[in-house]
Amino acid sequence: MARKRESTLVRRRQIINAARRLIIRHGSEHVTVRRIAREIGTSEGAIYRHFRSKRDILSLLLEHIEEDLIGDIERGGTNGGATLETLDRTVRGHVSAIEQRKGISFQVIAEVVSLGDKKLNTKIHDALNRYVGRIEALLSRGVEAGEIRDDIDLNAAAILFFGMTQGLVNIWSLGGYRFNLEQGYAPLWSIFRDSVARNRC
Amino acid sequence: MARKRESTLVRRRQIINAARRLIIRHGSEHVTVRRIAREIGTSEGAIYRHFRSKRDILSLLLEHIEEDLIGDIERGGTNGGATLETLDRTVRGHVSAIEQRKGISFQVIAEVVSLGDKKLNTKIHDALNRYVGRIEALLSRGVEAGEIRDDIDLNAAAILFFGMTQGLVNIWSLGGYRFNLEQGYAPLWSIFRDSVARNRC
DNA sequence: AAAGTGAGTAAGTGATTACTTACTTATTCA
DNA sequence: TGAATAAGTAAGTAATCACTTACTCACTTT
Repeated sequence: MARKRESTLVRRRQIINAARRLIIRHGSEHVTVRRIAREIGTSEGAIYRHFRSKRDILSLLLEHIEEDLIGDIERGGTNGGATLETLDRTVRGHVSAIEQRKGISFQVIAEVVSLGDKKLNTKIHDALNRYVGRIEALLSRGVEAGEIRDDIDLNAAAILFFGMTQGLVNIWSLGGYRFNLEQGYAPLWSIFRDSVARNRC
Repeated sequence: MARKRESTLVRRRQIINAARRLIIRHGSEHVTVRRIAREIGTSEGAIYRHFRSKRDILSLLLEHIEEDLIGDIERGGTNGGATLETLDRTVRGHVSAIEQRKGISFQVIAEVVSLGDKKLNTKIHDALNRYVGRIEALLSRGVEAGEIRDDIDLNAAAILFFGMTQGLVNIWSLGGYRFNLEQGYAPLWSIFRDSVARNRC
């Protein structure tokens, strides 16, 4: 007997959110179509009413995660100039959002990479480049505001920022989320902040 | 008909090297016992003469990778004091070794994490902490030599270094190794170096 | 020379995978 | 009202997974 119908859009969201939760809980190797179906209380076949393949599910999930990451950064940044203080605030908000999501974004990226699917890999590569690009743009506004050094390679600084964040989140999640991410992040951020800030001498 | 016999030690090394290669080529999801056997031209059952389980294979592989990473750092560091110049040289050697290994170390770590095996996860966590600890020790010698700031959180700096390296390697491998890692690393390193160096003002 | 052993093989095991098929039900709308 | 359709189900499919079994061979030891 068929249950009450659910709209396609809602279902698609439920499905990728289930995939997201499963990746966090068990790692990508354990994300199966059957488990996704169980997670939202439906059958395997029903999943295929909403997605053509498992790859399509992960592909949409990646898009949502990119929106999350970039959304964090855009939210904090006032469209005007970026002083070091607004940069501080943006990054704090970003890390806090990552902590609330339990590092989901970076984990999912790592997990999806491990599937070895070429199309998904280039999709991640592009998304990562856009993310780094946004950070670079943020720093660039800081340069215009005169609060960030203009003799620094902004792309390198943005990649450094990305790596710093991803690295700490990795250690944090590997260790079972046992320390407070924001607190653990503070000393890293202060080193980074000092290295790009203009008024150092 | 049984082939000519191979010694256990040699076989174990062949097996983990095959696993390493397969992870690089296809991602961890595609590392199967059958594929490992094919890779070294033997049968699936033969693998189980040398390892009790697939997990044991990956576990030994992780040990070798930790040796690689820490070996890089120990090699460069003269047992005496560490000036910024010796630090430069050590890091350059480290990155060059990573490049020659095609980023294998960081990739394998990410892939094995994605398996979601708890025992392997804590093993990686411990190995990563030891690696970061070695970097911290290296920086600490720089402080003693008076070339690195003594008002800096060395653990944070070490984690920052790890994240920076891992992040760039990830982007590098996701993009299909299309740029020169050492060259891409230089501007990141110069930002990091400046931020921990003493003579900044 | 006989017995033992370590490394190998081929052919399984049941479990699980992504995905399909044939069919049913609930809702919408002409 | 009744046909069309979107969303669901149960039960399949062939392929693949880690791992096992029964057996063979080459070599060493006694």
